[in-house]
Amino acid sequence: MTRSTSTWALFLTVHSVLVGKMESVLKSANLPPLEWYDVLWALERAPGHRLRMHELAHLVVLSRSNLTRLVDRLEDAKLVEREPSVDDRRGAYCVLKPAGSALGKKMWPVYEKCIFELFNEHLSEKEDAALNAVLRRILAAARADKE
Amino acid sequence: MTRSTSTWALFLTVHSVLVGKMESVLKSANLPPLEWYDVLWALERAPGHRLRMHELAHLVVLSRSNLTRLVDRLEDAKLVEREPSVDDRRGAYCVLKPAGSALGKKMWPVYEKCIFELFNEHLSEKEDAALNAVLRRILAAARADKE
DNA sequence: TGATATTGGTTGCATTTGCAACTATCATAT
DNA sequence: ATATGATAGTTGCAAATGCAACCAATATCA
Repeated sequence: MTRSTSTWALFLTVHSVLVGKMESVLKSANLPPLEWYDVLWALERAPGHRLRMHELAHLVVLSRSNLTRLVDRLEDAKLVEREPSVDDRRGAYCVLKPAGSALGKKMWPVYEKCIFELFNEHLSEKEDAALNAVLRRILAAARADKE
Repeated sequence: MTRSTSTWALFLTVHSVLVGKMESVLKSANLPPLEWYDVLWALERAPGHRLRMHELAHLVVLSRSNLTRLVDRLEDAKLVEREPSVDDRRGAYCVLKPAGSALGKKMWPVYEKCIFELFNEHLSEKEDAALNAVLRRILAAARADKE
């Protein structure tokens, strides 16, 4: 709890504070929350702008049931569409609609500005690279560990 | 959105995955969630094992109203107690009870093990120090910015 | 083939959250 | 003193979450 874990505590605090600020910036720009962007962006990158629900859940790190509701909301907002899968009739695809793509593009500059001002601006190139490497390693280990 | 922000994305993912894992370890050890620990630990360190509600809220990075409910639950669980402030009659102290202190001590080894296995173990001394410095800088900047 | 276990996804319910509104006290300044 | 504004904390209500239960559909394997 002395030095050995204080970095973790700091990590948690930085996360809360930064995410909190970003959410409030998005909100005051009349834009939806961060996780909407995550989904839109994941779909934007995906081949055919479509992903199976469980792939999407994994990418945005959300529980299945949570993703179900989130996609419900996105579908209500006409940003995405569910499409039953033909090869596996249990499954469904979540596919990005043009309006969803447009919203993503509208959110991005605002979000990017936040990321820059709150995060990147305070890192040198070297530090960014080092941090990236460390986080990658941590994530890989966590996911290797009986996911 | 290429390399320049991918570290931030990684940061978010690492946070979700690690916190998710830690919560599930705590749960399967029949222990309460992380934020309970945060509060108990903040009070443990505080002079007289007591803090004003708003100080506590700031330390654990929670909105006021959220902290109110969280303290409600902790009080129900007999872990803390509210005590009206004499010098400022609007305010209240949250004070740690022995049972709360005991629970904190019981949670700590479990939590510490998680932190070590998921986080610290994958960092060299140097990297930990560097990360610590970077996070500190980011947090300071975020808090300076019209808190 | 038929029994059993897995996987994909949704749903019900209880808990938690976020926000705005509200009460009460304190601070400041005429 | 009195109005004005800020601060401390709580509460009501709508929305989001976590979890376990649930319904398929698919895999596995005797």
